[in-house]
Amino acid sequence: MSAPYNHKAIEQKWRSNWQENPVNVNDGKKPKYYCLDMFPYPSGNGLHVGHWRGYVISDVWSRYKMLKGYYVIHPMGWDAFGLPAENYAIKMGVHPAKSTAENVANIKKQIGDISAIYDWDMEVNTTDPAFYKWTQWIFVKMFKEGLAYEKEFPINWCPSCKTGLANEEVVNGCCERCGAEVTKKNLRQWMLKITKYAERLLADLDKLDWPEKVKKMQSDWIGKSYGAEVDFAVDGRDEKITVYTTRPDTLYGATFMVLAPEHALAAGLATPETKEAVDQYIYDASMKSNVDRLQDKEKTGVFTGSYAVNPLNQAKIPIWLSDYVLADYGTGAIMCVPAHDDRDFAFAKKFDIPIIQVIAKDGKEIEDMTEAYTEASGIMINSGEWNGMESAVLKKEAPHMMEKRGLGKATVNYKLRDWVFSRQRYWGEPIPIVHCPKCGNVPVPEEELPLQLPDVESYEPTGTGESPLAAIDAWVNCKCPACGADAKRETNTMPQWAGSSWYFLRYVDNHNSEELVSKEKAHKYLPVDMYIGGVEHAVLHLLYSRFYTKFLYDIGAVDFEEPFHKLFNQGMITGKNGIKMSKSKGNVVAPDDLVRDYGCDSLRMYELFVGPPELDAEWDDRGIDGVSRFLKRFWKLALDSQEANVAATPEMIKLRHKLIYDITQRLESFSLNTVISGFMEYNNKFMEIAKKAGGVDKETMESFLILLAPFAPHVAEELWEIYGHDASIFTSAWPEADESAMKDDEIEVPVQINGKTRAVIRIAADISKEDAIAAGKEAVADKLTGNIVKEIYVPKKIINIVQK
RNA sequence: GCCGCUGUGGCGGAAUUGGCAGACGCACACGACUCAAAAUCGUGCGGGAAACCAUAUGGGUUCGACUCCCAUCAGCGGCACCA
Repeated sequence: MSAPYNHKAIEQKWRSNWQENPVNVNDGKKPKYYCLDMFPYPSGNGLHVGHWRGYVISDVWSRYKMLKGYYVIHPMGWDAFGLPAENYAIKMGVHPAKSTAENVANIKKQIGDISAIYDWDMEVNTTDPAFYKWTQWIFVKMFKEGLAYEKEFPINWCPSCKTGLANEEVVNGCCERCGAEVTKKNLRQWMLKITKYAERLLADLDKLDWPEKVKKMQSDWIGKSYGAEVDFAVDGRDEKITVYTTRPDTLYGATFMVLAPEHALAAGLATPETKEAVDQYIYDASMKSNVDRLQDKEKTGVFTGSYAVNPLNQAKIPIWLSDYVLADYGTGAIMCVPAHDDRDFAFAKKFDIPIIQVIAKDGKEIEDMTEAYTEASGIMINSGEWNGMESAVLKKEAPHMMEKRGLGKATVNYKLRDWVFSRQRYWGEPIPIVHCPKCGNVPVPEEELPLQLPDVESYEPTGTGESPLAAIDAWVNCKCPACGADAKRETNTMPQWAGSSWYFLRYVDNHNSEELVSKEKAHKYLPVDMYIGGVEHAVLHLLYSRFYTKFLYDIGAVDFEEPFHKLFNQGMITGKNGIKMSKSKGNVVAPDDLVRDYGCDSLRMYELFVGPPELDAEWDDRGIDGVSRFLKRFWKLALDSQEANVAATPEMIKLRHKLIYDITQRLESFSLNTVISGFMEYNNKFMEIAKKAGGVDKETMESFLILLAPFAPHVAEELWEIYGHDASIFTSAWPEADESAMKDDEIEVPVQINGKTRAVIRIAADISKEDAIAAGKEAVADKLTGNIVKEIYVPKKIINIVQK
């Protein structure tokens, strides 16, 4: 008689057992494998089944690597500074330090239900002064290297979160966090010069084993383009205006020029007649929000009254101002070729500016142009000495030709902008800078770090552009570290991304008070081999982390340039009809009840069984019955087999090796959903065998247990013990399939006539082509007309007879 | 508008990468056990009476197409005046 599967008892038993005797230990001999989860921010809502999925995937992978002989670094921590934590605290009316600590405790307990092999000795928390000391230290280093600088300009401002935002945090003109429409606000800001790393961030994408989608998003975001800067003289003045263009081949077709309203020369180009209109336009543009500017596709503009001179043919072209030209890209000024650019075309049509075609389309000049011809392909026309050249060739050569003649130069531009790094909020790392009237900006000396975030009563954002810290005189007023004069502290804090940009380096040396991470440990345990998390951070956290790592490499703090070798993005778990789980929609499925009713092992397996791990999946509670039934049947098979104690038959041995082969293959290709269905399928086959033989041999069952262990660790461990082992199943080695033992002597092969299956025959696996076809023909003899055109035998796959 | 991904039974999905489409599950139906129900076990389960027809739609390549090519449609995601 076998005892029924009782998930509660065995899960409780092994959870405490593993706590006392950790299964993942560093013996100093095993190679390391670093498998990392994107660490969560401690939300008050707790975990739902969607969070589980990512953690289960990473734990299965970690346990698999463990069984493959690695010491697996699998840590967990808390991204606890920043807007989500602070907004939650404000809503609940408690201090963020308090609510954050509570939420961490709660989520940590929930994560415990997963029974993952997290090494809690490595835990980090971005709000811990011992941690953010190093977040601040990095900032000071960047400041000293000239990568952190102050600038006043109209930044993205979220009126609801009452803080400035980075470009990456603005999605469709709205705040990435709260969805409020982002406006502009002129503010003094700390910036990080991420643009200095644009080229390396782009080039090194090639080295990464990341989803193509994410690499593409990053390279699009960095947005490299090749072109030329061309100097245009202003007619009748000494000034010149430099424009940036990616289409220098069309230079003869330029019929006007447009400057961004914010361009330094914009106002000065006005004549007495146009001054009023020009000033008005510049003012209006400055008042427009990003959203207005984006939504209004209808072109607006004003003529300055001045003309620019085309350096090639000395043609005078009018200079306009328009807000479709961005001030902070290229030179903030463009030459406009309406014949070959959609935007210029729309502008020219609206303001009745001439259009000159300079590339023949299909070998012709178009009579009445109704749209721009934007392809760089065709023969040059109306272009002086360039006539007759191929546009694509000229596009590449023109910048160098201009350079030789001193009219311009070849340039490269990036869409990537510097990173707006200060936040006018309380809950973040204070920026460790002192403003001294004599010395200017002076960093807090490294030995005085961390600069602690002061405890305050009122931490709500002010909305004035000042941080709440600005109200604490005792904190703000200080002495200059350089000269000792009265000075004031910087009161802005860092964005949430500051801590998360480097936290993964800290896990392996989280108690080090002398260094961010020791050189020795960094070399030994870093970087991350596998990083698992959602795709939503493609151009945020994942870009910032790469930037930080490259910087730390440059100053010699680490000896690698890329933080994450392999990246896996798991799909989102949604509610019915693909609707994102959220409290407000009321469609959140919490794991707690499912763990109670079905057990951790069942939920772990179901999280994987719902679908391919990289795709989104709609959650349906009912499906969990399937994996639960599987575990019960497997449990019974294992116990029955132990009791029956049968000797291995050739059939069992063959099936065992096929099982090992299939599961390993699917696991290696990260097809985790089919690993689960594979378990079920093989379990069904073994149950059939057991019906006749009374059970399955010990070696086969033990192999099955090891394969199952990463997925259903408690069941596997308990049965392993019942099978008489003292040591944990996780000290075993992953079984190897012997392919020669998998071979079938006889195989089933379909016989087709004209590609349609008419019969299935059993033949010897090593049969000759002639014999196979003969056997096939015999099986479908009644359907053959005798008019055979072709006979095909693909060994072990198919026989196809083609007849007329 | 541009770029990318996806489209297979009532549902989630599988198909060794061009070789028997629908594995494995869910749901459902019937049967066994039970006084009964649950649980469990067994059988069936794309459509069609059949020939056959079926992998979003239309074409193509091939002995053979869910898989490759061309066009179209639908859904999701990214970017969006970056000159």
